[in-house]
Amino acid sequence: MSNTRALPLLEPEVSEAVAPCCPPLTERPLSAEEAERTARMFKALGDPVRLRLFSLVASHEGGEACVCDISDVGVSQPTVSHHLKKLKEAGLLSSERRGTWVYYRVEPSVVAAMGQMLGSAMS
Amino acid sequence: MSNTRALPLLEPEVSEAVAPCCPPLTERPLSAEEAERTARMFKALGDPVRLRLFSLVASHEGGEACVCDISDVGVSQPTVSHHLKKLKEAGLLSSERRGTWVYYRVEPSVVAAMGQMLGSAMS
DNA sequence: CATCTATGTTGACATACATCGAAGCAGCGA
DNA sequence: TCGCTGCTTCGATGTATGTCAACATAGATG
Repeated sequence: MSNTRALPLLEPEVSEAVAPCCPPLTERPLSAEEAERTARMFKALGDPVRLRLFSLVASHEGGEACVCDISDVGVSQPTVSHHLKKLKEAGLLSSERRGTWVYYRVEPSVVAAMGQMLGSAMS
Repeated sequence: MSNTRALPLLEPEVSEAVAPCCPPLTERPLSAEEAERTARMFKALGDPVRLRLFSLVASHEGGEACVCDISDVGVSQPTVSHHLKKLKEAGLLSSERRGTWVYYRVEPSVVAAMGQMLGSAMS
């Protein structure tokens, strides 16, 4: 139902997600659209495997990690690739191919935006 | 999949959700168990309806809201109840019956913990 | 060009989840 | 006591999602 005829899922990495997404959750009720957009980011971290992948990249040296560094999250390689794609689509990670390997890195502004929505949530 | 060699942890279900769950995501890779537990909280906010419900409660006067205050999120009332239950199970909300109405309120420590996992890299 | 390694994509499948209507409970008031 | 209102639970259903094996693609290397 509702909407999303031409949902621009094509290139979210450009800017969209980084932008001033939403106010703190305690400030005012989110609109349907705000919730839709924000939920996509939280949902990306709502899977144990993705959460491990994300923290693996985030905590890796230089804030980036090669896929080859990831091999012990308990799922097959295609599944890893699938989850990394999801994290990228959510705007939380960006990827870059350097020769043979592909490196993923955290998108700090997006993570910070999520933190802001939660961080001042104690009134 | 089985590791769990003599982890000296207490019963997880008793007080699990509120406790200092995990370090910032940038500090070190999360373990499987940490990820499992944390993902449950993020997943709870990974649905647009739940996100609206949560921000509605969080932004409501006094940090709590009656279910009767919620009627315009676009889903039926049983569905609202279902989502509130999910949020409660994730430890993000608590509920209390006062006479005819049931009031939901934000659990600040849990939300703060989530914020710390994301936002400790910035002020 | 042939081939090997590193990632990504596709198709299939089982499970989880969001949603609704209907029924069940709990207070309140007549 | 009866009925009314607010909220939760139940059963059913369609859709989304996580997972894997098999295949496809991109660079490097011989």
